[in-house]
Amino acid sequence: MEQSITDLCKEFGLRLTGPRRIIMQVLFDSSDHPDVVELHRRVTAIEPTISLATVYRTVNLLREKGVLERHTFGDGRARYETTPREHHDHLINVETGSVIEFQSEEIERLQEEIARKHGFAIVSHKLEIYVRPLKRGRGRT
Amino acid sequence: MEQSITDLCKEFGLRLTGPRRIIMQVLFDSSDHPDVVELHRRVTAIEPTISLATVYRTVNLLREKGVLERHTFGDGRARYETTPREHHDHLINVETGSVIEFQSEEIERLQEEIARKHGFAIVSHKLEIYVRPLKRGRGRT
DNA sequence: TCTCAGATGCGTCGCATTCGCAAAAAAGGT
DNA sequence: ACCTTTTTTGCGAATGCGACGCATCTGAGA
Repeated sequence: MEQSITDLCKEFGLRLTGPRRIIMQVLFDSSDHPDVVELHRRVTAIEPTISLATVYRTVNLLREKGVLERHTFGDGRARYETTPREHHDHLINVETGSVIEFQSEEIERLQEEIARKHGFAIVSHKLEIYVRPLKRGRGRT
Repeated sequence: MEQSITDLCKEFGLRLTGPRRIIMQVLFDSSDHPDVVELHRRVTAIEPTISLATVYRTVNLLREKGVLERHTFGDGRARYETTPREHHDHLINVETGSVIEFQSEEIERLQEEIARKHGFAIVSHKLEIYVRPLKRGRGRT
């Protein structure tokens, strides 16, 4: 993991600095979809002097390089995850805010088809399904 | 149309005020997906004294009531459309920012299936396909 | 070790949106 | 129409997220 951080920086011509190492470490250790403030919390737990601005700059850099993906899940602020090797979309539990990943070849295929029918090629896409548990204690609207 | 605005206000217990009437008029007359500033432009073309805050308050109110839908299409600001009677999703042309609506029963069905498999019921969902025009050797551009 | 482009921290700025408050205006009863 | 009550409005200030400018610091190659 240390090694891959070193390699990534080398590959993209980025300096392997202290803050950057820690931020990347935190990113790669996170399996959820933290926002920048949460990342900053995790980072400053390790090294308290790292500024929020640096976290912003780092996630932007890594996103440009394709290392991270950014999502927005309705709540206005951006959340990040390391780019998965297989594309997936998200189920968002509206009661807890937790995110579940899923894949559907079929939906992907249909999207392609729709875009093509309209004379377009897909650049990217975003499918978010906001859900609530199926239990009997159904909530109000 | 005047009538339906009156009815809507009555139905939701909202006062039918001057600004509100004009803002709703503009909303119902818009077939695109304007953002709040654009709405304010259209509204103040009719009645220049209406403030931006009132437009914000009105769209929020109407969204809570289910009269409007809000979208975010990546660019940071919210855009609105009157709730369509038939649900549709969006193709966003990344080169022009223009939005095309589409429907796919099939995708809807697959989403239901996925949610159910994970033990959830769908509250809402959002599918945005970011596209660019297909280049072709000849024919229209 | 020296050098210097790249990186950082801090403070500030910008944009979209929300809030607080006093004044204005709508619905309801008389 | 007039008063009363409650909602709405306009204004300006405040928020929140994110980006930026700049002086300072630092990693890594010579």
